Amino acid sequence: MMATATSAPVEAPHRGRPRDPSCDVAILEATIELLAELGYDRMTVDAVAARAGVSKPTIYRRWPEGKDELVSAAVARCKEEMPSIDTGSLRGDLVAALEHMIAGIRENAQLAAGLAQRLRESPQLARVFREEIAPVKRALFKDIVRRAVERGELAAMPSDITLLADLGPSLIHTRSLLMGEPLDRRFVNQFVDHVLIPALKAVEPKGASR
Amino acid sequence: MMATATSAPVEAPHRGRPRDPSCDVAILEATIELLAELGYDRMTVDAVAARAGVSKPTIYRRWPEGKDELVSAAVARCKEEMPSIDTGSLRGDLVAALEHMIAGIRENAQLAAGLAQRLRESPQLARVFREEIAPVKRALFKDIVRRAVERGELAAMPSDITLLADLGPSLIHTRSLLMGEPLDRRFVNQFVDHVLIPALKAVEPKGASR
DNA sequence: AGGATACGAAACGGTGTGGTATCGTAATTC
DNA sequence: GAATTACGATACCACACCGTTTCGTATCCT
Repeated sequence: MMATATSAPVEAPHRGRPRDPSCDVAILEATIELLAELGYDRMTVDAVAARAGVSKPTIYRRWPEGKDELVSAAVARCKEEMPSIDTGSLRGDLVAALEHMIAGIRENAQLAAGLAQRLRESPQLARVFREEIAPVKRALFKDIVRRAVERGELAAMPSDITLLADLGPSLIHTRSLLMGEPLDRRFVNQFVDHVLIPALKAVEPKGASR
Repeated sequence: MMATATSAPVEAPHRGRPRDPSCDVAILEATIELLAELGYDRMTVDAVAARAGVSKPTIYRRWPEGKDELVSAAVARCKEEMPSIDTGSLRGDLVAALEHMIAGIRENAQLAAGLAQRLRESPQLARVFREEIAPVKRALFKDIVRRAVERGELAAMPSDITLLADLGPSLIHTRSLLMGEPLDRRFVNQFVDHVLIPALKAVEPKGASR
């Protein structure tokens, strides 16, 4: 059991010509690209083969289960590494983190769009998304806030830090996906100054409440 | 020109047997249902016909342009009416509005998921979403804030009210769509108390900034 | 060297889908 | 009553896709 899509395809025997590892990465990268461009349903295995410069049997030799496993493997390969952000101030860190996310949103947003309905149907894919992709951004945000607390910029860590961490990615996804609204510097500034920082500073308000 | 998908199908001549209007609504409702269940690509015209209790030519007689126009017409029919919310307090209104949205999210989230990638490819569909669906929620939020200002609960309308209005729907969509996280009362309370209200009260901070 | 395996190219079968056409029947106008 | 149009049922065509097979060649282990 538990033979779900790891990044390693079906293992090859130890005799005869070994598999070309460059084929693996070419296939998975082509899969991600086409997934983002066309979505799950409109992505065809033939197109993946063509773009990867690989023949179709080469793909099915590695993922005999077919399209589903191929897509899961490709998505699992997408864990983006967490960038190290440290500008010295809370506001600077938040702005930098958001701009970093916006810079990389083009592909990721389209990817999410192409996979959105599949997430409801494939628990395996949902697990990959939930356990591999989402925690990275949350960890980055937590780190920024933690350092701000250590510097004394904030009184304490909010108890619902996860909710706050989701705000940015959530807004960015929605704006770039559903409605085609701009993700410019003005948006980042407004969001940081009028939403994130007020929410963060609202923890244990020392002044009068209400 | 400008003959884009209105809710009225192709007009019938005035002689002979008139079209059955009940067929129109049956077709559009079946389209919405299947769209939410399967997404754009996996939804077939045959399935729509079957669920609507209608034959396929009956569909193509109304939307000769095919699937695209049919989907656009079905989505355009989905303007939800704005509920009238007035609990007397800002916090009560916000909680009520969010819970109303969460209650209706099941179908809408799946619908959005099924259409997400199509929104990038069909400007017509994107327009419907941007001009018919989104403004409703924003107007509701603006109304709530406006009344809070009139009651004196808030100092002034925030300048970036649209950004704030998008926060809730955005979070709800993301949580129910990408990651399967709970949308319970605890979530609503945390969001309202620790994000929305602090952001709203941060307008024109009279105390010390920074 | 020899056996075993991977590779590319190409073709194939089966299935599902979009969209059209045919035919007989029902409903409405002139 | 006659012409006209909508409706259901069914069949149909063309196409695209998935997954498999075949074949000749290239590459590696023993």
